[in-house]
Amino acid sequence: MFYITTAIDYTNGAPHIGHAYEKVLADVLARYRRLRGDDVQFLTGVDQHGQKVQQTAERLGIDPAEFVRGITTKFTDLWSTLGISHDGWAETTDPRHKACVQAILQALKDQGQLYKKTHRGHYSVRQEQFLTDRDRDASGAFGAEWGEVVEIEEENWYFKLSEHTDWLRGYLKQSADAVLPVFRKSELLNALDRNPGTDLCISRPKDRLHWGIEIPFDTGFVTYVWFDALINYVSFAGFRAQPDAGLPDFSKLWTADERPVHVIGKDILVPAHGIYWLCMLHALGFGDAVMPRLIVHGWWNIRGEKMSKSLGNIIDPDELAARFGTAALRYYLVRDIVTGKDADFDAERLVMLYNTELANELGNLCNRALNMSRRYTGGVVSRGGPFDDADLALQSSLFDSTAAYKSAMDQFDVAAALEAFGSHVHHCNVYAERMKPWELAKDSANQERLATVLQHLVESLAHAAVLLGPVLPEASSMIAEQLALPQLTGLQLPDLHWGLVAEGHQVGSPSPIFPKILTPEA
RNA sequence: CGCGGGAUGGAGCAGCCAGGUAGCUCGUCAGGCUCAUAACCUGAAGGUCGCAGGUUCAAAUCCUGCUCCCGCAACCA
Repeated sequence: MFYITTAIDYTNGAPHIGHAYEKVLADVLARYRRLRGDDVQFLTGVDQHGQKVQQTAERLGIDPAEFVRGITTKFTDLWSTLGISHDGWAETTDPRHKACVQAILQALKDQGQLYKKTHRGHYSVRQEQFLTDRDRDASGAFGAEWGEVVEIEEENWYFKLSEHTDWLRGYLKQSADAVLPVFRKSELLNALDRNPGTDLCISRPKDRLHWGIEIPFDTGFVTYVWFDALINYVSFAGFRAQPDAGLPDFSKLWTADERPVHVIGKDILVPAHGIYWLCMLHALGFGDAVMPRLIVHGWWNIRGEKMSKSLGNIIDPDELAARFGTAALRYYLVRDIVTGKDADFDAERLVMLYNTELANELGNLCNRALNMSRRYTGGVVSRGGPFDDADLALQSSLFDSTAAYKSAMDQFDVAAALEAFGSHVHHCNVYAERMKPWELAKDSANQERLATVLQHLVESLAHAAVLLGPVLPEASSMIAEQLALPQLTGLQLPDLHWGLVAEGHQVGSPSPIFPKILTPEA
């Protein structure tokens, strides 16, 4: 079983392009693994608890539960628009999650992994948070933005993180695939080495934060983000769940055989996932062999700048989908960025990549191949005569590009996979130019040869429809339909072989699958 | 001496971990084709891979130093 998750999004504001990217990336990987023939469990969801949500809801004068329901709908609507094919949905307010969190807290308490301690520090009454030296301004004082700052002390629960960091360091050093890309691992190791082992505060007194999960053995407190949000990866995987909870069978899903994959952004690797989460799992008795793998993706920047509310340069994925279509958006989000690196978001590039690679190269290939088949052979596909060198070269191009696609996808490099895919599409267009079926059609003596050429194009398109599935499921179905081979969408990688299109098969008629995006003259 | 990333033809990027004639997309110029969504194909111009050293038969790729740009700075309880 291939278990893949994304970070769960915080329901304090509307989704932006970064949220969309992460889900599309995970979705493409999940769909690819299904295509490979694997059993897949794909989990995504929302993190609904916490101070910010509590504050925003209070400001709006509504119940936090109601507030998060509204934001949650924005996310679920967007995932539906974008065709995200998650099998599981995580909401931290789900009672099943709450039960799991409390069971884990209790278990760790019983093992002596949690303790209570008093902390004294500067506290901003307005912001309702403790301040650190980093919050001081240049003169060393706490600025006016914090309002009244008082020194108070507060009791809280702590997790003995420091007891696990030596293990973590060793685990990271010996594991080749704990963190991808590799440079992120060294960043993580540096962060570990740089800091003396300290423990992790995991609670908030209820008078400060009530919108969370109660600590089961000390009801004056709720658990803070780490022991709430991070646990979604196991709680919604059925960890310590009741058999009738409607959750997956954890033992099948979380295995050493195929370790879970967490797709996360670079901002939450250190410390949340790379340190806290792995140590939490270790404390719960998870061994090295079942530690999740972390796929750390980069960010979409806007003209070289970080996307942020203060800069007012937030990109709204709903708007993009409405303007350019979901196919163009999904394609762009995984095509124009190398998994792990940052990229610059540029709507012009989105249009350019869609128009050239999808509309012109693939869409047009589809159109010309089907059109010629209809015109010259009545739409009937036939193997024709013997294969010549050009035919064999096309077949090996298909074989090679499929292999390259697979290998790139296996390494989570969707952009490279699409490049490999595109190389065969290009080969087909070149083949069509060289073979000139429109010339062959002028003389009936070439009937056999003409059939062979068109068959190669149609067969290639059948493969293309299958390979395109993970990235553009709808376009994949449309190609299959126009080929009059709807069963293609049910095929898996092992089913791919030369001869998907049966001798004598009758193809359907073409119609543009990727209508060109026309942009108004700048 | 905080950490990490980046600097590659006009633009945007890949390659670097596992050294061996510098690759992709767009753009530009010229040509071809006409089945097709004014799509497709071919050819050309354009880079001594940030700078300076070093290792090597050989460096964009490894090592050292430097410059500039970006992000982060876990204990925020």
